[in-house]
Amino acid sequence: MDTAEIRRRFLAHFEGRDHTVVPSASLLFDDPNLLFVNAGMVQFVPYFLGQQAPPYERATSVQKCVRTLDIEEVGKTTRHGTFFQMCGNFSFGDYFKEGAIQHAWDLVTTSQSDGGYGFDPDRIWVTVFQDDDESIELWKKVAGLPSERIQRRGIVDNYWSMGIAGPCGPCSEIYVDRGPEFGPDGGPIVDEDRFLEIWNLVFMQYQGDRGHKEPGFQTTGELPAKNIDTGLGLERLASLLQNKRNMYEIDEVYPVIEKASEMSGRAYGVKHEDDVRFRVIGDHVRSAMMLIGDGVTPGNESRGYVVRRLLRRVVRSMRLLGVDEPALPELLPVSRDRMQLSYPELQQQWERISQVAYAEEDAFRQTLRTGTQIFDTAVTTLKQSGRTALSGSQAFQLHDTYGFPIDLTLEMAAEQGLTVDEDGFRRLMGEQRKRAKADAAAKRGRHADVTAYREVADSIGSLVEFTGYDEVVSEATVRGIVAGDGTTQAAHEGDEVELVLDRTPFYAESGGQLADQGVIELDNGARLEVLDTQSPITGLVVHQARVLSGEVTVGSAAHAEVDVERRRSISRAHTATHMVHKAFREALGETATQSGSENAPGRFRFDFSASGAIPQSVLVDVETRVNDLVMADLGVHAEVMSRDEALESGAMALFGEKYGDEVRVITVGDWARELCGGTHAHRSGQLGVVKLLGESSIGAGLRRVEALVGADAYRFLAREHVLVAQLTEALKVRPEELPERVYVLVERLRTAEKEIERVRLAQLLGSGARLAEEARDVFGVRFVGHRADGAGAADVRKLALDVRNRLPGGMPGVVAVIGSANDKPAVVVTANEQAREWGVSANALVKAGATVLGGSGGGKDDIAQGGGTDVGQIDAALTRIEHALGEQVTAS
RNA sequence: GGGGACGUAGCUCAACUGGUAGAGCACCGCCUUUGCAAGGCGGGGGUUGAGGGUUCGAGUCCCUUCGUCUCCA
Repeated sequence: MDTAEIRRRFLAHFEGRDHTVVPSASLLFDDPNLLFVNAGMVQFVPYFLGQQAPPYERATSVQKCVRTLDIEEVGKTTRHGTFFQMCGNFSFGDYFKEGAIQHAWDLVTTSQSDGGYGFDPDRIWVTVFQDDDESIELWKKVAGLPSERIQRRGIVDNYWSMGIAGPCGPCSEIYVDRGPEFGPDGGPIVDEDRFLEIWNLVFMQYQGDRGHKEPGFQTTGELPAKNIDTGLGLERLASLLQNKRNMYEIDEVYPVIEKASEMSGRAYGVKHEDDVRFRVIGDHVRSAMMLIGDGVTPGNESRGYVVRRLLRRVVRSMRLLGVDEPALPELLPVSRDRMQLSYPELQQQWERISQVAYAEEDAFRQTLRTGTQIFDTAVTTLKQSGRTALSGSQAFQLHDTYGFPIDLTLEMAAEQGLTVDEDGFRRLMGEQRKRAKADAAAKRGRHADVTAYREVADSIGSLVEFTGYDEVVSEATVRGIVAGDGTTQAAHEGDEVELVLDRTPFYAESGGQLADQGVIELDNGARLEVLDTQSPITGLVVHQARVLSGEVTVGSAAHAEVDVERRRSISRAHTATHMVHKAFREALGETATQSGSENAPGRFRFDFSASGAIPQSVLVDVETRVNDLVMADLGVHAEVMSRDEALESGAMALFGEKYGDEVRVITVGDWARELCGGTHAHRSGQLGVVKLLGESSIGAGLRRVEALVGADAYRFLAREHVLVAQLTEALKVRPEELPERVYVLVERLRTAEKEIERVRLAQLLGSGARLAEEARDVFGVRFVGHRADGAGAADVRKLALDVRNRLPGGMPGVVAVIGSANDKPAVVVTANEQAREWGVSANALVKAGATVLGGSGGGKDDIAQGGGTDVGQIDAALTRIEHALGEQVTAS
C-alpha cells in the first residue's frame, strides 16, 4: 500500500467518524521555541492549554514534521529520520479513552479491502501506564485483547506532559509483532525491535504541577475537559504495510536511493558504509525539499542552516559514493514525483524549490573546490616535513573556516596515504559546541524565561485580544507584569517592564511588520511609554514599556493608546509591500514569491526569490505599475474566511504563517489578495507615492528591494530634485546633460592631474644628474647628501633612487636625501650593491640620521627611510649620516 | 546568538619580522603572423571595502563598521 494511500485512509477513517480534517500546518509554525514543527499536535496546543476555544470537538490531521537534533545519526541506525509525517486524531473534551481505543483498533484491524490497515488482531500488543487500570479494562472490552498482550509501563515510557505545568496524563501505545525472526518473544517490554510501536494514544486527564519527568511531579486534579491526542508514525506504518525493514525503503524514500545507486554504480545493501550514505541521501533530499517548499532558504543561521546542512550532506554523501557531478538535479525530481501525491503544492512551487536547492549545491561545490585547494597545500607542506598525520587543528580549520566536511578530509587523506588526528578534531568540535551552548545558556539567563510568560498566559486563560484592526485606543485591564527574570505584581517609576493586558490595540511585531509604540495610562494616573510590542509565545502580547510615573499594579484598568502617526505610516508600508509583491509576480512570474519583509514607518524592505539581478527596466515597470494603482485609489479590505475559501479565491499564502482554520485575507482592489495578519491603509491612494530605491542580492536565489512610501518617498524625490537643480546651476547644463558633463569633467581632471604629476616629477628628478656628479668621496664611497626642501616622503624616495642609479657603476655609492613637507622631515638613504659589500647598511644610516631629527626609521640594507619632527636639524642629520657611513666603511 | 577566515586592477591572486602595491588573464595601441588559449613591444587601469587609532612610515598591527564565505547553537 502506497504511503499516500495509508495517509488517505487515515484521514478518511476519522472524517467518517465526524472529525474535521485539518491540513498540515507549515513546518515553520509560528512558535519561537520551535525550530520546526516536530510533533503532530503542535498546531492544536492552544486548544489543549485552554487558551483558545477549539472550533471543533474532533479533528484529524497528517502533520509534516522535521527533527534534526540527531542529524548525525541518520542512516547509521534505521530509527532516525529528519522528515516524517504524524497521523493523529484529536478530541477536545469530546470522546475519551474508550473512543480513542475504539477508533484506533478499528482502523488497525479492519481489513484492507474494507479501507483499514488489515493487521491480524493476534499480532497486536499494547502497553498502558502502570496505574491506568481503566485503559486495561477498555482494551479487553473494546478490542478483546487478552491480558497477556497488555503490558504495564512506568512514567518514563507511558506518560505525557508538555514538560511544564499543565495538562498531563497516561498514554497507551499500540505495537505490532513482526515475528520471531526479528527478536525474542515477550512483548514490547522485552524487545522493541520485534514489537514495533506504531501508535501512541495520549489521554490528557489531569492537571500537573510541573513537567512529568521533573522530580516531585504531582497531579493537582482532573482536567475539566479531557482531551485525546494520538500520533501514528506514517513512515513506520508504511514500512510494515510494504514489508520493508525500515522507513528508508518505503515508496516515498527508496526511489531516491535507487537513483543514487544508479548514478554511483554502487548497490544498496552491500556495504554498511555505503548504505549509511544512501540513507542520508534518501532522507535528506526529502527533508530539504519539504523545508524549502515551506519557505526556508539555505543560510548560515537557525532554520536556513538546517536546510543548508541537509543539502550539503546529500552532496557530500554522493561524493563519497564516487559521484562528482551535480546530484540534486537528478535526485530532487525523484523525491518530488513521490511526495506530490500527498503534497500537490510541490508541483506549483517546483521552479522555486529546485532553483533554491540547485543554487545551494553550486555554492557548496565552490566551497569544496577552495577547500580542496587548501587541503592540497596542507598535504604538500606536510609531506615535505616528512610527517604522515594531518593534525586535528588542521582538519578542524578546514571544517570550521572553509566548510570542508571531515569525512571528505578523512577520505582524501587516506587516498594520500595520510592519517588524520580525529580525536583532536572531535575535541575541538566539542570545545566549539561548549562555547556556543554556554553562550546560549547565558543568553537565556538574561532574558525573562519563557515560563514567566507561560505563567501569565495561564493566569489569563485565553488569548490576548487584538483590537488594533478597528481602533488605536482601547480600554483594558493589566493582567501581568514581567520584570527581569519573572513575574511581579507591581512596578514603579523608572522601571523597565513587560506589561500584559487582556486586550490591546498594540500590534506585536510579526510577519515583517514592526511593533507599535505608544502610551498606556492606568486609572490611578500611572503612565507608561511603550517602546516595543512582542509576542513571545502564541497568544500572548507583551508591551515592553518604561514606567514614566506612578505605580503599575496587576488588575488595574488601563487606557492603551497607539502612536497613531507611526502606525499609519507602517500600515501604508505594509500595503505597499503587498502591491510590490503582486507587481513583481506579474513582471517576473509566480516564482517571485516573498521570502521576507520588513514594514517600518515610511519604508519597507521586500525579499523575494529570483535568479540573478533584476534588470533596471523591471524595477521601473514595477514602480510604475504600483504607482498607477496607488492613483487608482483601490479599496483595501480585510476579510476573515476559511483557509480553503481563501486559497480558492486565489489569495497568496506566505510561508511561516500560522494557518488556523480561519485566516485573514487582505485585498487591494481585486488586484492583490494575500493572507496577512498585519494592519493596512484603507485605500491605496493613502500611500501617496511608492519609490523603489534599489535592488540587491541577499543570498543565493534571493533578491531584496528597499522602498519608501508616502511622505518619506516624497521627501526623497524632493531632495533629489534639489540636488539636480544645484548641479545644473553649478555646471550650467540642462539636467539630461549632467551625466555626460560630469564624465567629461572627471576625465579632464584626471588627465590634468597626471600631467601635473609628470611635470612635478620631472622637475624633482631634474636635479638628479647634477647631484650624482657632485658626489663626494667618503673613504672610497661615492656619497651624496642632499636636502630637498618641500619634498614629501614619496618624492624623497624617488629622488634618492634616481640619484643612486646615476652614480658611476662598479664602485660603492650611497645617497641620502632629506626632505620636508608639512614641517616634518623625511629621510631616505639608499646604498648600491658594492657599498653593501663594503659593509654599508642603509638601515643603520637612516636610524642614525632620524635620531638627530627627533624621530626614527628603518628599512633594508639597500634602501631605508625614516622621519622626524625637527626640521631645524636636517643639515646636522646629513652630517651625522656621513660620519656614520665613514664609521661603517672603516670598521669593516 | 557565539566563534573562524577573507575583502588588493575588470577577473584570478601575490606582497618576508610594518618600508610606500605587483603577476597572469582581460583591455587599448603598434609590430609580427592567415588558424584553434598565437607571439613580441608599449600602454591605460588602484582612495588596498569604509572610518578611526598606534607609528617617522600601515595592504600588513589595534578598534569600529559594512560585505562575503564558513562552523557551532
